[in-house]
Amino acid sequence: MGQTMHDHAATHDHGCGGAPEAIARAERLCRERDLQFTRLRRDVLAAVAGQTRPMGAYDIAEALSEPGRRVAAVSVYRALDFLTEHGLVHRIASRNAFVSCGHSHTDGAGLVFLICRNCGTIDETTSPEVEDQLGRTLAKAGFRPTSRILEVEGECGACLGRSAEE
Amino acid sequence: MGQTMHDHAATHDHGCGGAPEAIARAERLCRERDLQFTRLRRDVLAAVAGQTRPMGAYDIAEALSEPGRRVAAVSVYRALDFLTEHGLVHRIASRNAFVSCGHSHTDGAGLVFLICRNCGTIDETTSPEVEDQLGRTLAKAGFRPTSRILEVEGECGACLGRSAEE
DNA sequence: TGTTGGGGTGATACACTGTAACACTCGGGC
DNA sequence: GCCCGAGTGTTACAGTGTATCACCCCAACA
Repeated sequence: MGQTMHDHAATHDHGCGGAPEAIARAERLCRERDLQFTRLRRDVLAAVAGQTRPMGAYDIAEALSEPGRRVAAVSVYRALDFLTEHGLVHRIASRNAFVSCGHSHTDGAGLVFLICRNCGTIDETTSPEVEDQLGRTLAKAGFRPTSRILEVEGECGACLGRSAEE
Repeated sequence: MGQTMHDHAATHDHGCGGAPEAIARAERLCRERDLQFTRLRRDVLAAVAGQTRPMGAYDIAEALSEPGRRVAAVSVYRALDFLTEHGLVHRIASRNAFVSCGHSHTDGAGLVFLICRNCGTIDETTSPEVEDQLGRTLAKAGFRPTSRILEVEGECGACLGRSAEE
């Protein structure tokens, strides 16, 4: 995708292993739940999973379009709706963009997104401790949560190391 | 403004005390830091602080416009940039909307937004414990944070109580 | 007094993000 | 064959945010 500068993506890899693994996982999940893993959904997932940086819906549409096939943004949104609904991709609210999910995904709880403001990559971790404390805080406030987003912006370890060695 | 259905806002009030307090705080802060608290900025802050629900930039523009004065969204965005930069209002990323800050604001750390999916009000709390655990998690990941957003959607205490008594 | 320069604002235009509505296809069941 | 539902294509549009330029005001300063 006409992109330089993320050769280190292979070293990073946040546990997802890239597009093939993500697709295999999705196929399995759709079989289990009797869902349709159509070509469009597969292609959208592949496009997102092939990047460590978040992709906008229109980026995806453009990436999938080629002479002979024009993928409209609407279709991409529908596919993304499906994929997010089943936890295969996540929406990054602070960027209006999407990343493929790295975890074998127990239940979507306690997710933390680490967004590097330098290289743009997004890492995904979970923290039961944070989740635990947050649950306590919410209970104290008398608030019953249904979903939560936790996104941190800053500098990732790779970029910190790179700037330190200069 | 021109809004029904939030009569309970007075009972809620999340510690901010409404628009007058928010404006007094802003005036003080701007004096201290030698910043200009212009009419537009004051009006935008007043509009946002007068609501417990988040307002979109275009809502604000419309609320401030009247025969004889037309406030363009662009101007609102500029005022909002100023206000968020100095911690007087916060952006709710999951809603593309803005709320006035309720805290006398030490440093913007550890903020948690509680968004009620029923009544739409937004409460704001801080949790040092969550903050602490999150800091630990980030350190473990080798990530240096510069900003973070933590937004929880669910049902607020008031709505839970109201639905329970039926 | 004039003028110069910067911050704030107004206005228009535009890019990006997301949704509504409707038509079409395709496959399965009757 | 017909119907029906899910998925997709297409167009149009609403909502969100930014770029750009012109203007005003006011303070600084010659």
